[in-house]
Amino acid sequence: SRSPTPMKLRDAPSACPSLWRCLPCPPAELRLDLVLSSGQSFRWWESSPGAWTGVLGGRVWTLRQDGDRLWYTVYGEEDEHEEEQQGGCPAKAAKLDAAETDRILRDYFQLDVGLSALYRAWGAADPLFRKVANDFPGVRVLRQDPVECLFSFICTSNNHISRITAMIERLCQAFGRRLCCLDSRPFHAFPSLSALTGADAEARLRALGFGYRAKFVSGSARAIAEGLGTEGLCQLRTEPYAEARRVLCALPGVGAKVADCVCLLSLDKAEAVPVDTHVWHIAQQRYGVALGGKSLTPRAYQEIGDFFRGLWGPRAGWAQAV
DNA sequence: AGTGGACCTGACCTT
DNA sequence: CAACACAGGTCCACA
Repeated sequence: SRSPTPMKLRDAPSACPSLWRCLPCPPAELRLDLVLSSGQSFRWWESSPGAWTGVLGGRVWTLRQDGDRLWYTVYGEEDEHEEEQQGGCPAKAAKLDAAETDRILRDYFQLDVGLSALYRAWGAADPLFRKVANDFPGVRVLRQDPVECLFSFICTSNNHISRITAMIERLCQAFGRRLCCLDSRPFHAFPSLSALTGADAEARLRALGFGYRAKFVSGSARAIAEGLGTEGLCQLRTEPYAEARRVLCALPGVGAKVADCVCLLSLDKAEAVPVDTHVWHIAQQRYGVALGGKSLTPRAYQEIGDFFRGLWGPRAGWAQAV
């Protein structure tokens, strides 16, 4: 096949407006910079000031916010399925149509959930929230792919953001389908479950610097592949929070905190409150949650979650993200 | 049941 | 400058 002209990163609609589309979206409803850099997803990168490039739904996107509009552009595949002529119009097959990309983005950012009303309710119930909310408007929970979310958060245990990001980048590069090159930088999809079930997966992950998490990632991939499957994992979206949590916690490397992250960020469990060491300290110092232990015991974990659910209500996880 | 250690790694901050 | 503690936890082995 012919060698395609190298694609370039796009940073703003002005240069080539026909490649961009936009959705109505005021800053009070979404602050792209806060949401994409807050550690919910590790796959977005500020490619130029105000422009965020990343992989979503098997495509590479650049997003930019300008006033009340959310602008986006989607990059084509490296090989736009040149051989694939069966099944009708090639142009249609090669390119997602506008309605579809709009839908993907609206779904990912859950734009049908009105954030300003939620902020008002949380603020009314909690003066401390009001204070923080002032400086951090437009922070909402992403609706991520369950497989990506699960394996990403397995990598977060006892780890820090900079290393997590680098690990996941290497994971995608080594196990994920290559999508395209932008400014000669390759972009890869997040690996499918089956890509992680190989016999040598653990060793390869070790070589990529995953440490003891290599066993967790490959072990969880195996367990899901032999159990509920990718479909079953996704179907946890329709199960109750407690059930989803129970299933996730049975996987190696998945404890209460990681399970809650996956529940909140990919399985539609808005009441899930992931309690990390930071949240634990906040709960004690700022909210005076009285808990005996010097460490975050399972009981303390449960009580802190219950406390915030009591304070903020059924979307406590969303409030926590702020 | 509930608690203390070990666990991979490496950018970053104190000694 | 090198050692070090530390970082968005989890698992396992013992009271």
